[in-house]
Order: sequence, then structure tokens, then C-alpha cells
Amino acid sequence: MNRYNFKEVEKNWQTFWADKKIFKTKIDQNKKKFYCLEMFPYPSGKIHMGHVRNYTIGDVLARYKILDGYNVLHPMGWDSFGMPAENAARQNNLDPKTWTETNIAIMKKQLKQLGLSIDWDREISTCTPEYYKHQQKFFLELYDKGLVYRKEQYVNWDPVDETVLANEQVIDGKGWRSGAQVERRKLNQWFFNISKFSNELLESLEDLDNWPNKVKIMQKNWLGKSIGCEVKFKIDNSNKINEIECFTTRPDTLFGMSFLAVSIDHPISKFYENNKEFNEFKKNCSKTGTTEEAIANAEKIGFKTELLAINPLNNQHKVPVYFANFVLMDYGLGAVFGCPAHDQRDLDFARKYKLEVKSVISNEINGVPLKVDDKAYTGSGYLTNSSFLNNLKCPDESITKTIEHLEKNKLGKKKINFRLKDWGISRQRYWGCPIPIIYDKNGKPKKVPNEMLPVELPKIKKLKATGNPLDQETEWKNISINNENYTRETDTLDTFVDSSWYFLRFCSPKNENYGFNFDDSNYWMPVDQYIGGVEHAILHLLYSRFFVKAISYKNQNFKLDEPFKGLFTQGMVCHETYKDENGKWVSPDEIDIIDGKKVLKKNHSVKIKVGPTESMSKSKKNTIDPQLIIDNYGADAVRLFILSDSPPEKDVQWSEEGIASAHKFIQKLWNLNTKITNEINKDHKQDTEDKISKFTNQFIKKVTDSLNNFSYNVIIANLHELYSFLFNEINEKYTKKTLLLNYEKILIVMMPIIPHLSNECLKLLNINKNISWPRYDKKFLVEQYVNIVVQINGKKRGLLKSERNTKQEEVEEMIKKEKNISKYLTNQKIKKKIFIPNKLINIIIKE
RNA sequence: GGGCGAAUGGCGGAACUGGUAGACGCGCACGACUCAAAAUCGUGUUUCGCAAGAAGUGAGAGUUCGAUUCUCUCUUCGCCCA
Repeated sequence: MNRYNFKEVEKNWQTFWADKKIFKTKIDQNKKKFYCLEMFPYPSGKIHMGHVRNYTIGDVLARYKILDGYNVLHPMGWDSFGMPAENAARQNNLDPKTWTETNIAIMKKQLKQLGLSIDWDREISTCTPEYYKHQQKFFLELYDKGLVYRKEQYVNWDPVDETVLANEQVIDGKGWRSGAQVERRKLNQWFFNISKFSNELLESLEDLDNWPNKVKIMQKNWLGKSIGCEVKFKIDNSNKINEIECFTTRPDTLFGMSFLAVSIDHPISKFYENNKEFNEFKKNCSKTGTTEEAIANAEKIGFKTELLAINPLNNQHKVPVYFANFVLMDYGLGAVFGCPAHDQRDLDFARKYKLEVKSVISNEINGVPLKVDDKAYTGSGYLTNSSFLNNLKCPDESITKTIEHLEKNKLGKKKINFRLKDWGISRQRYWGCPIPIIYDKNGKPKKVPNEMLPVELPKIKKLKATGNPLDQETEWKNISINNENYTRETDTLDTFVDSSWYFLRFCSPKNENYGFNFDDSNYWMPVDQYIGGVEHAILHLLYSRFFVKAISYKNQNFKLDEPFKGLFTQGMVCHETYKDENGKWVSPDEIDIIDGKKVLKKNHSVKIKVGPTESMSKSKKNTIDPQLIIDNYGADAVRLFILSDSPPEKDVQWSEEGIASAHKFIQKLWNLNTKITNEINKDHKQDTEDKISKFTNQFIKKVTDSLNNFSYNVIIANLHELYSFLFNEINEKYTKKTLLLNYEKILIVMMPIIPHLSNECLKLLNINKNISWPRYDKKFLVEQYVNIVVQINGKKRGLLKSERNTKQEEVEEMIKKEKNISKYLTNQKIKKKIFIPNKLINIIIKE
């Protein structure tokens, strides 16, 4: 028997698909469209197993939909701006562009080796001027719509590297590269007004039925809608400041108030500009990071002013006003009132500054206030100690009633607040999309004129270790328009902007005047199935959703509520971890297995400690290079294995045994094909048609159902069942016609999973007609004989094989004849019988 | 601290709207082929028990004729937010 030469076969098919442009897609109004998109990769060097899994899952779906008669858009591109290129450039003195392009070439070749059904004519790369030109136009479009603005914002500043750090680059308050203590510094930054759409972003989540609930909840929490109240507090003893307005979600605890806290950036801070101690305090505050977590975990500190605020509910009670580090200017109004008894943060603050702690909640009507020591009480109960609010059920009734009272007396108003902040898009980096803004000599920002777009990145010979690279390019930075001198904006856009609209670009990747063509986007959008890692559950997906809403905003030609109709988040690829005697990580390819024990390859006597299975990462050295696997086992084997062991949404454990077994199975299917081809050619006279047709139709149903549920691991199990059925069944039993008819369908069903082998087998059978997804015939799904479970008192006591639709009385007769079952019934009184046709009979007897 | 989810053999996992728990694969054991090994093929493989049988889906309760599936409490783990 000839061995399957996967190298040759896979290469031939990949060449055929590429040369004939089999997966090139055009608009076809007569066909239903299906837009299948996987999150595009960052070109970091070569593909990793995570990519293999992501793109295999997508490819199975795309190929299935093509066969099922859809017009499928399945594109691929490169998220090619970003820090790694800049870091690599700094370390090895390379041009980020060259570095990126080299990586793209390698990874594209690798993706092709996986046999993906990609329309490569639509390939895009976000770092090309052809792409980011349109992004700059979008920026200006949003600028015109009032959705872009500039303001001062705190950033993480690394004083040694003289650069701004992203939150994840700050480790324990220190810069990831320099190790210097990170400071908070204010910089002028550009923002997208995403918070304008907070409510829409929240509400249209409801319509996303094909999104994982988990992701929707994460987005909901991120948006963080809270219903509260803005309350005005009169200031008693100042002739400059009359009142301070606070936002609160718990106005009902006003009678427990013991201080007012405002942000150091609050407008009233201008009255303390010359106060030495206040400036000292401000400086202290800048030592904490900018993340919510850092602020939450930092010690709560305050600066006491001489001001006294009055409780608006009784106009009597006076409390001190503090500047505090835990109040942020961009949440609510930058001012809160503190009720220590019922808020942990306020309690910590009150204990530190020895402020009053007054409990205003009791667990019964007319009860005593709950005692609060070092834990604030935030649960439910009834208001007490609260004058006319006493005995209101809290939190629900008490909050509504308090707000009603405040509104009626013009002391405050109901306010819906979101946690979501505007999206800061300025990055002090080189390898990103330049912001198309220039400044006149007064520093006033102006749009770069349309005819001067794109603002291209200048070539930089050597990136300096410190500072903002574009800021140092004086020749590029200074320009003159109509004899007026201007300086360019030297920040680039957050790379999340690049990926917020690439799915639109795929609809018309070559469109010249605008990022996409409306006819194209109307046909293709929304993405029917988006597939990627759950790590993008919040930011990337939220930003993309915002972008689509922002483009639709005030737009006659383009209306789209949501970019991604369906979302699927796949799990990670994991592998065992290994350590040697010294506790150093060891990679899987440094390991041999001798007598079932894992030992170090170089020195067979050194035993390896096997650690837990964890997601593949370079730092733990437990990565497997897909290239080696493709070379040794072939793409079909890789696809088969990466889908086989776990459901796609869960983590999968990569194992050497697993991939080897997948590879063997490919060989077995090939041998089976040879065997079947021989039988077909023999064209036996007898025909047991029903058996194979029944199997084939059930197989089609199972696989089709599993494809629609993303139960791809079950499909692989079905393939194994298929193999053992055909291998044992086909000998000399079928006519050529029957065998061909069924086998052809089976091969088509296998195509999405293992396209190379299935196509090759079909070719050898000379089947060239139009291939389409087979329909199953329901008549073959109905079994003539069924197994009926016999239970006595709910316990299984036997199985009866009977004809379909056998009546209860007949089943009971059969039971009487079966000694093994009827023995349980002798001399017993039957209380009850439950009969489910074709399934089960349960006989209840008296104990 | 809050939210969400998960828990099934030695391992990964399957089980449609409550109706035969453990499909399929890995591993392991035995057998065939072989001088031998690899490869391949076959048989077996939840636990206890020689067997009949009994127990069994993280633990405990509940609903039901019947619960891996539904409800409640708890434990452990994972993810997200703080």
C-alpha cells in the first residue's frame, strides 16, 4: 500500500488554491453572504500555536459555509503597528518597517502552509500609508463631528527613559525597562469621546445574541452604569466658594456624612495654588500610579481645608472639606461626601483622620443603628438616625425617596453615571499612525489639509533610547503651509485605533477615497462570526463597537449598530512545564522519554521534574513551534489535533502523543481510501444499501449539528467512528453506485477539517462536479429497532430490543418473558408504570 | 471584597428539550505478526467483587417514577473587576 505523502499533497493543493484564486470573493447579490473573521495577528516573527488554533477554527467554519452555498468573505491582514517593532529596532538597530515586513512574509508563508481558505487579494497591513491614510481621515471626520478633543491627562512618566509608559509597563510602581520610580505627570493628549456613546454601547449589547454571555457581562461591568445623584453642599465659611457639588450613588446615607472629599484637580484647587502645604500634598499624590487598582490600593491621604460643608437635608450639620488622593476628577464631579459607617474607603479615611463614624442603618424598623468598628456596613436594612428618612427600606426605597426629596427642594438631581472614561489615543511612540494635526505659532491645533494626507512617518536612521522619537525629528516636525509656520503633532495613535475598523477595510481593501465603500460594507457587514482570544473581550471589542457607532453618527450613507454579530472566544493552547534539577525551565524539545520517564536529552541521567500544564509562553519555555509540527506531521494532522482534544472555547493541552496519533489517523484514512477505491472498482453485485446510507446520513447530521454548535472536538470523534465503521463494513457488500454515492458525501463532510486529504481523495475518485454540502435524508435517521430501557423503581434492570413504536402492552409482555427482568416482579404489587415510547419503561413496585 | 463560570475513569473529554453515564481519543494491559524491536492489527480497560451484584458524575440536601442535567447550601479551582 502506498504511503500518504502529505508534503506533496498539501503543497499541490495549496498551490492550486493560490493559483486558481479559489477563495477570491466578490459581491454576489444572489447569494447569502457570510463574513467570517478571525482576529488578525501582530507580526511578531512567526506564528504560534494560539494562531494555529484561532485560524483553524475560523477556517473550518469558512470552508463549511462555502460548501453550504454561502458567499464567504474570509480575509486576513496584519496588525502591524506596535511596540515590539520599536523595541526590536532599538535593540538591534533595525528599521521597524523592514523588521515588520520580514515577519509578515514569514508568517504569511506559514499561514498558507496551514491550508487556510483566505482571500489573500484582500490582505491589508495597518502600518502601510495606504491603510493609515484612511485612519487619519477617520480621525479628522470624528474631529469634525466633535468626537475628538484634547485635554490634560495624567500619564505614567518614566523619568529615566523620558517616556510615557502604558499601565502594563509599570511593574510595582517602577518602569519595566529602566526600573525607575514612575511618576504621574500631566500631558496634553487627544481623546475619543467614547463616553458619549456609553448608553448606546450598553443598550445594544442586548441585541448581541450570538456573543458569549461572559463577554457581554464584562463589557457591561466595564461601562459601569450607576444611578445616583448630584448633591449641592453649601459652604459655610468662605467668601470665594459658595458650594461644592458631589456625585453619589448613596444619597440616602447623607445623615451619616462626616466629611467632604474633593480631587486635587477640582476647580476649587485654584484657591490653594500658593499654599505650600497643599502643593506638597499634591506632589505626594503624584507618586501613586494611574490605574484604578493602584489608586484603590494606595494609602488614603487627605489635605484638610478650612472649609466647612453643610448637610443639605437639615441645613445644620457641618463637616470639614478635604482634598483626597482617592477622588478622581474624571469620575462624577470630582467630589464626594464621606459616610464612613457605610463605605469602606470612607471608613479608612475617617479612622486615619479621627473623624466621626455615624451609622444610619439598622436591621429592623425603629431599631438601633448597626455598630461599625473596622468594617463598613454596606448591606441592606432600614434607615435610622436620619430624621425624616427614618425607617425607609434601604438601599432601594431609601435611595429613590431621598433623590425625590432632593429634587423637590432643588438640592440635587438624579444622575446616571458611567464608569467608562474617554479613550486616550495619544501615544508618545514612533511606530504608529501619525495624528494628522498641526499647531500654529500660538499652539492652536489645526487639521492637516486633506491634500496633504497621509501624514507619513519619517524614516529614522537610529531610534534613540529616550524621549518621544517624532518630537526629535525637527525636519519632519516643522512645516510651512502658505508661508505660515506650523509644527506637527508628534504623538501617534494608540494601536487599538488601527484594529477598530480593519474589518470595514476588508470589505473594500483597495478603496481610494475613503476607508471603505458603502456598497461593499452594506453587503458584507456585520461580521457574522468573529473569532479570537478572550483577552480582547473588553478593549478591542468595545473600541470597535464605538468606532462603528462614531462613523455612523451624523452619517447619511453609513448606518451600522454593531460590527460583530457573532463572537466566539477560543481557549488557549497549553503544555506541560518542565524543570531540571536546578529549577530552571526546560523546553519540550530538550526532553527524551526513556522507560516512560522524562529525562534531559543531552544527558540522559538527568531527570526532569514535570510541572503543571500551563498556557504556552516563552518565559516558561513550554512552547511548541508550529513550523516543526507542520513539517513533521502535515497541516491536516495539526488541524485535526488542535481541534480534537477539547471544545474550542476551552483550553487545549498540546501533547506529543496527541499530534502523533492525529498523524497516524491521517495515514489510516488514506489507507481506508485505497481500500474503498478498490472495492468501488470491483463493483460487487450484492448491495446492503440501507446500512451504509443510514450511517452516512447520520454522520452528515451529527457533523452539521456539531459545526453549528462549535463542537468541533465531537466532529473528530465522529471521524473516528466513521473510520471504524467503513473499515469493518465495506468488504464486498456494496455496488459501485451505492459506495460512490455515500463515500463522496462523507469526503465532502470531512473537507472543512482536513481539506488537503479530502480534496485529494475526491480527486482520485474523479469527482470534479460542483461540490456542495450534502443534505441528510430524514428517512435514514429513523431506526427500525430501538432499545427500550427497563427500570424497576428507577433502576436499570434490562434492555429490550424491539420494533419502533411498540405499544406499552407489548413491551410488558416482553418483560414477562425475560426472566432476568421478570424475576424482580414476581409476587410484587405494581404501584405505577411510566412508559416513554421507544425509550423507557419504569415499573414502580411497593417496597 | 464583588461578578461570571467550571468540577464526570489514570488523563483530555462525550451525553439532544431530565430518560442506558463514561461516546471518541490518549495512556495502560494482554494477544497476533517478527529472530527481535519499531510500525501495524486485534481484545480489554469507572471502582469494589471470582461471580451474582453493589456503588458511582466535587460534598450535602431538595424537586421527580427517574437528576451529570433543575433548585438550595457548602468546598475547590479558573477567569474578569476591584
